[in-house]
Amino acid sequence: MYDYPEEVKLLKALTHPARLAILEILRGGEECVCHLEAALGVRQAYISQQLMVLRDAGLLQDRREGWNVYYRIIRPEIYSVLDAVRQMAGMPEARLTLTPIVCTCPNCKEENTHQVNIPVELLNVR
Amino acid sequence: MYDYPEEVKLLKALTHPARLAILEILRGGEECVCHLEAALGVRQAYISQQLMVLRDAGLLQDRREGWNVYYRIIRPEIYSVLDAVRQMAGMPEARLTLTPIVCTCPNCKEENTHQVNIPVELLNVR
DNA sequence: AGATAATATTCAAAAGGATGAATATAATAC
DNA sequence: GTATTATATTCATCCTTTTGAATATTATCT
Repeated sequence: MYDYPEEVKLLKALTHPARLAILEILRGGEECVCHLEAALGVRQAYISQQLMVLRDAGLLQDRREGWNVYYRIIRPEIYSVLDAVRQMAGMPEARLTLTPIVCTCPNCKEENTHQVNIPVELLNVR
Repeated sequence: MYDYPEEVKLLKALTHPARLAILEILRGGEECVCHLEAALGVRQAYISQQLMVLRDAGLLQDRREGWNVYYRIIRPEIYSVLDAVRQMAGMPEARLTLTPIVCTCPNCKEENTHQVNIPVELLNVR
């Protein structure tokens, strides 16, 4: 019996809630780890662990810039898989929070330069 | 963090070599368990175990006819997932043995009525 | 250099999935 | 009824994955 090594390896990397969530966030382009941390609300080390799995599966690549490390998708075809899965799972609407996430990375700081009146805690909620 | 319960459930059902092989065989339409057994060359009980997983995931339905139980796909959308996965995994060619599989079910017996000169053992080989 | 910020890795315990072996069920034939 | 054929289920063991906790690394700032 042929044992589909590549397919299984790929599916294994996908079969995990936090990893699915990370991939969904990265649809919008590269993000730093602290951004993922803010968006998912889980420990940083945990996110790094899941990023490692996705990196080892050849789906992500990282890029260091000063203190921050930015991750991005290098196999965009992954989204045809995820779209097909989402289609089957029902609920085809985007379920990502569209709430602007703010973390400490330079990108976020810059984006929010003109919103200093909004308390940071409120930006992460809901 | 949203935990993608449906997506993970579906992906879990797929992430297994024997189950992928079964789904590939069932692309061609419903088959009895003994057919899958002949095609995959593994124990019957093992196949039943994997069929149970696919059934519990809502992908398959069975139909009894005398001694034999025939399984068929009831969520054909699964193949858009599998096609996308196969695409990413490379090797887009069909890798199924196109060798005619012969088992003891009525379907197979009928198909081979006029081939009595060919020893059955040879039909399963290669 | 030391302090701090962001991220990564290692390790161990717990949970979950895979598999073989044995046995159970269901339908048919005699 | 018993025997036989096809398929299903249960159980125990092994193996892998998940997760938390602690620690390490890398870069920047002073």
